[in-house]
Amino acid sequence: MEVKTSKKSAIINAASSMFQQKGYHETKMNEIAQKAGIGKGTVYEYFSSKQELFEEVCIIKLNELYLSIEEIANKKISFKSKVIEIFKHKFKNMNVQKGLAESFFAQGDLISVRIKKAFFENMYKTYMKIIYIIQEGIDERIIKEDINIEMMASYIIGVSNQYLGMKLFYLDVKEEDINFEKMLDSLLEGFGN
Amino acid sequence: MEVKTSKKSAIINAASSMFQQKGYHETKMNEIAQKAGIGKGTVYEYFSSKQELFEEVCIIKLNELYLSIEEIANKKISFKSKVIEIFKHKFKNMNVQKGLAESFFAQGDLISVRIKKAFFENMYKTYMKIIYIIQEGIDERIIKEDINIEMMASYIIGVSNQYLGMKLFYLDVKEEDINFEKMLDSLLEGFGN
Amino acid sequence: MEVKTSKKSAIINAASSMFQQKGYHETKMNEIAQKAGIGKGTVYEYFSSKQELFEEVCIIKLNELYLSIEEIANKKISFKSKVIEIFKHKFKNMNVQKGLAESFFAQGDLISVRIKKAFFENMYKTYMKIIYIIQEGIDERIIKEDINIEMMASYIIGVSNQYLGMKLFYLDVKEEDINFEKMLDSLLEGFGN
Amino acid sequence: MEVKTSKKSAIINAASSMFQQKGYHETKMNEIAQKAGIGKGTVYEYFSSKQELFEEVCIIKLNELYLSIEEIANKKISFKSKVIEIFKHKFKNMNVQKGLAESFFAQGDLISVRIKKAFFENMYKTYMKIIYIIQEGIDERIIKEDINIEMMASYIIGVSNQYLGMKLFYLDVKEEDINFEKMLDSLLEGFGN
DNA sequence: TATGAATGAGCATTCATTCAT
DNA sequence: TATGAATGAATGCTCATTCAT
Repeated sequence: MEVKTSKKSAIINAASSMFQQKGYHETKMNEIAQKAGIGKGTVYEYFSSKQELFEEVCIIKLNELYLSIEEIANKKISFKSKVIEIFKHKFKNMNVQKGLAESFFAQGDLISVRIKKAFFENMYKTYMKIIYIIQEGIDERIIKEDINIEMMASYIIGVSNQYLGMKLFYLDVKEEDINFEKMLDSLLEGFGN
Repeated sequence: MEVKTSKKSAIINAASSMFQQKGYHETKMNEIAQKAGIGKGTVYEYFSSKQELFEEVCIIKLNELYLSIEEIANKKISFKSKVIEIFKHKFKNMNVQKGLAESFFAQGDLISVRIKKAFFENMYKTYMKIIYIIQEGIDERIIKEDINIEMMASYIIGVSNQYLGMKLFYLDVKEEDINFEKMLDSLLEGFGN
Repeated sequence: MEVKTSKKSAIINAASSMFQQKGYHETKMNEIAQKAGIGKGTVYEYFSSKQELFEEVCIIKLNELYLSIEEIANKKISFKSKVIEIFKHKFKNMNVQKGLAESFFAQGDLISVRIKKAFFENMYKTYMKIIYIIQEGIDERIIKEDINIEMMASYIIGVSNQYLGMKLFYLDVKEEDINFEKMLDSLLEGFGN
Repeated sequence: MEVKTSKKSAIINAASSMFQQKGYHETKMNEIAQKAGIGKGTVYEYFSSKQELFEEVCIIKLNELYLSIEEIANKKISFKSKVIEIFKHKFKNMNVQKGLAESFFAQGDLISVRIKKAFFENMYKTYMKIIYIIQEGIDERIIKEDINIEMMASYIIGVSNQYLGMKLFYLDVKEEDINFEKMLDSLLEGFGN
């Protein structure tokens, strides 16, 4: 059984990496097979079509992203540490997100109802976890009680995407050169006088 | 000459709209020509390839997005009004951005050096304009003097992408139901105690 | 317009000949294209799929077969001459029939409702014409009045298929060596004492 | 040895039934194995290829058809009863014949020399038996002495194929509603005045 | 300049066959 | 002997691009 499992995950890993690198359309089934070290036909033993393989990969990656956030939420650490960990996680997984983003932004038939649902659910569950973390921040008296929590959750995700994305993709900055604490503090203290 | 110009822009409009709707690969040259009301061969009189047409469209759209921001920056209105206008503009143009995003996130040969450069330049120029606006905010004593301006610029873009994107794509909220002022105030006052 | 027409009929001719020679599955789309002297893609300008091309060919051939029978029925010649002409026509077109037979006998999805209907209609119309000819035979007092006309029509077709098919496919006999008159006389006089 | 024999015949039965139902190309080795209740690889222990299995099945079916005719020929019954039994047998086995017909009419590489030979031999042997029956008819003074026996044999087969095929495939008539005696009588008495 | 008929490279997918177990 | 996972040759079909008119 290990053999079968390992072959399926070899395909998923290969596909995941290729889709991320080149997107859905530019990735060819035999490239995936080659990368997985198997024959082209074998891919179809495990996935009925390119589309299905793609969906599987998306759903797995989305779930992995969520699970990391959940894990952070469950840690026995302070509110600020959790948000900083989220920032760091976002930075580390920027490329995965980027790969997923293409399919999310693709508006053709590419993005099936099934994937749309997965995106939505992932987004929802992730928001819930971040809201939970913010609640803890309120309990810790770090966060004001009367804020719009949904908005703050959105801001945490938004600034990490934009600020960290810019750092990574345009400025090619390394993790150790980013001041994650300052990122959060700015959100807490605000920019206004 | 007017004829030529109008035919070229008919192609660009058609292509722009199709690429936005269905993405690069799902849009067929055929469809573009039809939508532009011309023959398939004629497209090639104006653009040497699908890729080139796509790049042209991206560059034009990116520039349009920038010009809107520039226009807002040049208005004789307060700092807060400018940021709120930026938010509104982002909300209105979310679909254009979404269309562009697919190509930005696509990492294959699809995104040529030329587009990458255009993305980068647009991002840079837009940042500069927003930084300029923030400077005005500092002058108006709305914004603290010692903030990281680049970070704040990034946050303005990031929160609008995330928060407004969520409102539009997931919650299907209308413009009049969004409290843009509150969005900015949260950024100014911060969420912390 | 002649050009277009001639290209479509070139495809039909090529396809017809190939399907007849090798059957549906053994005939490849690019063989058809090659035989028609055109590119593979061009076939798809005229027919949306192999299946559609096949159906078109079947329907055309079925109709041609019927039209020949109709033509014979309309001639100003005697009953016996008409039946003999039918025999001769059957003999000459044995290969066309044979080609069609494969698809008729194929019981998979190959034979669409559309073709089934065409087969049925052709069969029906052909029977009607033969019954009309037999009626003339009755008027000419060649045929008994009280026979089962439907049965006789069936016999005319059946004996030509079997007897002539045997002559052609197994014994490789030429047309001039077949006694068509005797064929009909046997049917008229009967084999019994 | 019984085990082996039973497995081989399970394959043949499954294959026979599938080929008849869906034709050669639409029948997958997979399906045959499944229907036979064995593994896909096992089929290849008994038959070296799909083509060989198909040929085997054809030959067996052809032989079965012949044996039934032979059995009828050997019965101690009258000429007329024998011919009527042949008609009935043909009617009952129309579907088997139809299945075989597809491969007979297919003219590609599908129909190997080996099958062609089998078809020919079957046809020849069947004709011989029918001729033998007709001889008995002559002896019984039911049939004229000077007829073309080969032609009459051909007619018996031809009318049963056509008339009974029409009854079965187009009109969906049941056996009890067919007047087999009248069929023969028409052949004996003739349709002419 | 404008066209669209013609093209064929390119790709997803199927399935008969093999072979390690 | 029996198996079914693995394979890749083979094929229908698409669509960007060309070019004769």
